[in-house]
Amino acid sequence: MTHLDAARRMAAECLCFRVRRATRTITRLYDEALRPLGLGAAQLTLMNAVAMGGASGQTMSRLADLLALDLTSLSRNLRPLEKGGMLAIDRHEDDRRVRVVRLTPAGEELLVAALPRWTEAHAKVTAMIGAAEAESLRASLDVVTAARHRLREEDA
Amino acid sequence: MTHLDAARRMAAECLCFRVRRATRTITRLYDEALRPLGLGAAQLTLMNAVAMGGASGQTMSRLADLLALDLTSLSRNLRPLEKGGMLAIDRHEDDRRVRVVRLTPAGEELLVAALPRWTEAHAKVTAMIGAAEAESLRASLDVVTAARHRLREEDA
DNA sequence: GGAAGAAACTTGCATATACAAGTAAAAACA
DNA sequence: TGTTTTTACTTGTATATGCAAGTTTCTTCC
Repeated sequence: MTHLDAARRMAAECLCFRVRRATRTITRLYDEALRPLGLGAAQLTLMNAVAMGGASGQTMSRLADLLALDLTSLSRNLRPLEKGGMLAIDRHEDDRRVRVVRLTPAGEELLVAALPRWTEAHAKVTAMIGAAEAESLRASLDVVTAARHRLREEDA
Repeated sequence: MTHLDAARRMAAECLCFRVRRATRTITRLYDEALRPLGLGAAQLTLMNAVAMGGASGQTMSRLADLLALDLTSLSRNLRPLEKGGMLAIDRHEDDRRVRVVRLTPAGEELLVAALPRWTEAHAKVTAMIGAAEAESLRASLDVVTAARHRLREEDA
């Protein structure tokens, strides 16, 4: 087994490599579309996850789970949006360990303003790989997330 | 159109969100398997791309293209591996703008040592989502990369 | 009710990623 | 041949990501 054999095998099969590469490609398209808003794809995703909590907001743990994001990463990713006035982070009334994240009115406006840009990026990716492939990709990615949750519950 | 409508739509359909989330999930599994080697998934991927250049090495531009990675990101990602003695970066003899990246003997050894760990992580992901889904995911991700290259060539 | 343990985050540190702007070397061209 | 342009990469700055370790607050169990 030479290092070249190892390299060929990994290059041919590695899912981690492929998903990371595709993420860079796709993220760039979204970033580009969102640039006029001064918002990155990761930030829009985060705001969106916050928005899904509605008026009662989301706890950080819940956001981390929704995004499959480490709590420490989440903690820092919130900062730029908080400083930009898009998010408000308060302590929970009943349990002061918990932080509750909500969109501010400015955040709600930005999310609405982002929708056409998001639609544009989504259409670009769909056109790039074809609608059927986009659907197949979406389904496969959701299987990864579902499997992650299943394993989580088995551990617990 | 309220912000909640926008949020629901993006949460239900966004490919960027999904591919980023899946990348985090999958990368964590690979990182975990590779930890005993002191190597991250991104680093293994990078070493592997370098290895594919064989004895003549790879230029940075070529690596950036293979990995769909910005040249500036690549430039910095090489540093830890270079400092760790796994890579050597030299100027090209005929064109002194170009840098040629090669594995050192230590790098070749590490790559061989990484293969069982990589296999383990690959098996874990495959078991998690099923072999058929893994293959479907791999195929979809490759379509993204192929489409990116197609668009590149159309521009040129 | 006080101590031990658990839960929910934050901070320190390191790598990963990319845009804008800078540098150096080769190629094109006047 | 000398200037201009292009190419290949680096640096400055900012966000993204996660592990280890720390802090605060709640819960549990004597």
